[in-house]
Amino acid sequence: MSDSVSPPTPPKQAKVSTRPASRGATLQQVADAAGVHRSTASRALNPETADLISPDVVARIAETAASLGYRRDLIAASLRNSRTRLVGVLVPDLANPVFAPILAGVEAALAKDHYGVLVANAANDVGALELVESLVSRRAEGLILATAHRRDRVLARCVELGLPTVLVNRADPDGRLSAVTPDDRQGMRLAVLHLASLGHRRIGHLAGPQDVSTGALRAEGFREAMMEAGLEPGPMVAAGAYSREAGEAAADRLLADRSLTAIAAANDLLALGAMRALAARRLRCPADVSVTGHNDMPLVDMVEPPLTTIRICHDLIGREGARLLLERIAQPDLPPAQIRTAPELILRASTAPLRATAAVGSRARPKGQAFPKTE
Amino acid sequence: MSDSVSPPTPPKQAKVSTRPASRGATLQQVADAAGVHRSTASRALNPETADLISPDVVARIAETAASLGYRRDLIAASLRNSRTRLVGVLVPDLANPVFAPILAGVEAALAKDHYGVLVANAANDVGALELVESLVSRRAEGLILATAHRRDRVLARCVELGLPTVLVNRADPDGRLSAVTPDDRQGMRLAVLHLASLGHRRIGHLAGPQDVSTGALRAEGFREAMMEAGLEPGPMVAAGAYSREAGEAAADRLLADRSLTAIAAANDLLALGAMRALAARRLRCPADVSVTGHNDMPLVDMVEPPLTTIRICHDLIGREGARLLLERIAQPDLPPAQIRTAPELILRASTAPLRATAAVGSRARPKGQAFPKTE
DNA sequence: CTTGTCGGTGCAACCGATTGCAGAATTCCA
DNA sequence: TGGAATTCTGCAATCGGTTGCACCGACAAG
Repeated sequence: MSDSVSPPTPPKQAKVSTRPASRGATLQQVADAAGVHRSTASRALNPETADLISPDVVARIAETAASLGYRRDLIAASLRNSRTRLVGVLVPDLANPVFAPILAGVEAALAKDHYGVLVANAANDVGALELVESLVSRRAEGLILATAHRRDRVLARCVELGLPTVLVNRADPDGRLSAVTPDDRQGMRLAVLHLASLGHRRIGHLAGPQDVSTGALRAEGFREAMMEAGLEPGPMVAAGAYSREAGEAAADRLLADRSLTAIAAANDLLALGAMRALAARRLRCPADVSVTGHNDMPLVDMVEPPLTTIRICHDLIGREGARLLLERIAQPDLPPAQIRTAPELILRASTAPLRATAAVGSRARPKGQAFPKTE
Repeated sequence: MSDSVSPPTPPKQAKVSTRPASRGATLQQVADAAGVHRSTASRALNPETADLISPDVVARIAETAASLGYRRDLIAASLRNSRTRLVGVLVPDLANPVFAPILAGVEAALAKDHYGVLVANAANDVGALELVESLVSRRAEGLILATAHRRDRVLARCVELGLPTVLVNRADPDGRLSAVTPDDRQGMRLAVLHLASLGHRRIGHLAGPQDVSTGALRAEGFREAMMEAGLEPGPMVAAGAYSREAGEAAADRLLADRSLTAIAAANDLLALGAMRALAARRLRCPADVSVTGHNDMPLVDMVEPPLTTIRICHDLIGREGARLLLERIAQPDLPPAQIRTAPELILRASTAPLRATAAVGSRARPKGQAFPKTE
């Protein structure tokens, strides 16, 4: 009868067993067993300070520690010197496949320096604020935010706290915080120039939510690239969210302009939604309308037709973000840095040359309305 | 080059700024400001003990705390009472889209109880062991493992440590630990019976790695379901990994048996690989060979043909795993529990009725070898 | 033989909150 | 009015390492 507890099982919830499970020996115990003071043991066991202690003593202590199964208690250590080696990662939607590789990159980069990663799913804005507070409570040394809405109380709070913070995938409109983002303008430029080079002239933009930086920047990139290509910027419709459903709805509005022969979507899911909208209108992709996506999500090479898209190396973004953050933690006074990762055009089968005979020609012009204004 | 990187950049690594950034007030400061002892402040600020203190004092302290921006230091609190409210989640491959929803489920369930989630990516077995140690160092109260190979030193270590641990997505062969898994046998049964109901009789199994429980159980499920359907179990080939490439290679071997009219894959990626292998052999899916997957990964409804598969609610698995873990943390002596989540057949277009005239009939029988033995 | 240096250890004060116990203040009951 | 029962609050130990400083012995230089 090691413990008498149990039978009553009080309020079903709390009441953790009293003994702390099999926690190994404490430093004091190791020190006692080795016949030294615990401060000596502490120094001996820390590689950075081990050279202060004579080698034989270090060896003896190390041995004792091993035989006792000693494990440094990071909680206690963190309390004393404020280094928790913990960073928080805030993500708006963990289930979104974009964030998995980012998280993986972050984790990989941080693990090298023995940092721990505390993830939190920030469904909404206020939730995110609370999460930030809780991370601060845990003394996270820094934050990686994948959640930045354009004007964001979370960002404000982070700068207010002076907490080293790095944005990934989305930029800080005010430039107060470091960020690692795909080069959104350039990505959209690649897509538009590709479509233009295929002969398309009436290109529509299926934009993302305009209150997040990717949505806004890609829209800008679209306009600029159209100018660069000497084309009149086509209609633009912003989807309410980065989802297939929102994409389908927005694409449907876009397609009210029957002159379009290509759609550059701000995101793969939107592009897939657009394909649905096309199918619903009995339009073929790419025969009637070419479609480009953005992100190169897993599996978009397996859809029909395989999606031409802009690849963004999310893994790299996460990794770079982590690197930036570690720099900022080490030197908090470093000015914010912006890193853009280069996008890459991935050619697949959802885009095709404009067929002079087909597309516009073969399809009845909408009655009357020549250039339906959208956006 | 918006950042100058700062000339000196000492040893690139350490040298943390001395001041602890803008950490809020300490409990002592709040107490002083409110004119009470810090123990009183502590009790007043803790909902559980606030009723020990007279209401007016509680109010005064709460007010003072708010105005000083006090935030409880969980590190210090954890040191004193051993509750860190932290659990570790070990994942073999964060970038794998299966784990994102699991993680999301875990996070959601734990966040409700104000638990933090420490994620770690355990690329290999030894790495995983180290990660476990580091999580213990951080005093994680429990572990969720998505990584269990069949015989696993990590599992052994967890039971040895007496650390509350729950497996998700994979079971413990020895049943020492709680686990939440999809009902793999049943899932494969659904797939096989579906194929059988379409008239298929020669069905091959594109199995997963046999050293993980999903791979083994689904293979068993396949055999059993074939028996149940009154069919002679077809050839089985195990892929070396759950990847499209491995799936393609294994499927290619499977297809050496030209009599097959259907393939039940242990995983969606394997199924997609199989589709490639079919395409390479100029076989049509589903006209010539039906294919089923497993998992219902995102986007497999958009591939061509849309994949008929078995849906597994990974979100739920994560959620249940977290629930189980919290129970085990609260009552460490609870016996291990096994939960199976029900799979669901998702009908799409990669399976079709066996055409009496087509398939087998239309294709030349392989020279001589009637039933090539594989696996 | 004295003083200075230096390598190696021990001492003790932290870090910031929690909590058993005791004491003070107040109330209650006789 | 005395004594007991309540309340409320303060005291101080504690969690487990870390680290500035002091101390001690030994050895070198003067």
